[in-house]
Amino acid sequence: MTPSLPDPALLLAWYDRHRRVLPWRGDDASRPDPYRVWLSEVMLQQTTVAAVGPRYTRFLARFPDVQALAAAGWEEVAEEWAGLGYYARARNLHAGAKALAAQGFPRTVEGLRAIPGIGPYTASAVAAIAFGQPVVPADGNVERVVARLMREETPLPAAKPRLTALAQGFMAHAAARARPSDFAQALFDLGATICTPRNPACALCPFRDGCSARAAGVQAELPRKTPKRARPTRHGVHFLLFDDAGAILVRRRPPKGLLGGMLEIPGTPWRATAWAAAEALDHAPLPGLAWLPSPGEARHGFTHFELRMTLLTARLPGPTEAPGFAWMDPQAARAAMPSAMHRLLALEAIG
DNA sequence: ATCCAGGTGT
DNA sequence: ACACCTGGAT
Repeated sequence: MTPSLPDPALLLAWYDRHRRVLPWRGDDASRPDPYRVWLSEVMLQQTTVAAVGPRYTRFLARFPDVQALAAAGWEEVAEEWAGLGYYARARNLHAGAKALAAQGFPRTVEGLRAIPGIGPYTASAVAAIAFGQPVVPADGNVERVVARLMREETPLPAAKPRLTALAQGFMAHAAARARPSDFAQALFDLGATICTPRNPACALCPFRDGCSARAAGVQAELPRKTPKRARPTRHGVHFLLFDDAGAILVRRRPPKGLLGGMLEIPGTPWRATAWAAAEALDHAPLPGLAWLPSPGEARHGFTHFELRMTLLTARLPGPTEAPGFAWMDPQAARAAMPSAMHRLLALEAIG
């Protein structure tokens, strides 16, 4: 006997009492601004609510609407996104703003789906939250809630299409269709505060009596996931070069791929084997300098490999041309760099 | 120190 | 199927 979804009215009643106050949520019944919903959803794809809060506010202050973001240069957007990770999203956000500024905000899932960086989830989230369309956006939280309610034992990601379709089943109920925006956000709040990955607070859950996983006592084990492969290690040597005025030499990475479009400290390629000193020096930004090693190693975990970096530092006696590179104030450079480079620069403070 | 979550593009 | 980053939990 397959379980059925519980009554969405139970969740909406809970939401009306317990909804979280968040910077991107209006405090009245007015329809949220689509730009703000879109921006918050893209940031929340990769970052916790707590971390997004101040960054969202800062981003919105600098780029208050689609037109402002579309008119900005990539360097400004990169600086504002630095440290948030998954930089393809910043590139897509910028490209998306240009498309939206030209054509306006589509109101449907299909129209939104055509905007760069808007996939199935974000299209549904914006359509439901900003435009009140009767769709249920299925992010990781919603997948977890539905996997438990319906006791879906198939591991993710194989179960994802089924869980997405099951979640949409809530819209068969009139209570959910009456409030798609609130319903979507109610599912997010439930997943974030009650139906958590570990130790779900079932006693407080508005769906506690309709949850198939809880009835079977397996709620903490769902959703199951296929195990991931081990991450290999890669090695790099980086070159921190100061000029006589205290500026440092930086380079912008190629526009696509790992840390695409972001500033970095110049270095060797990142490869599986460690670098011998002489071999690494072939990749120094300028030849013939006296490079001083910092003690220790900076580690940074990417999705599919762990990076171990060492740092060499040198100082130039005067201004020097370095084609393909730029000189920057160290503080400004740091602010515009991804976290991997912060780890690297921390070695110099010690050395 | 180690583990883990999390949407989109290709 | 795999590339893509970071911060929070343990």
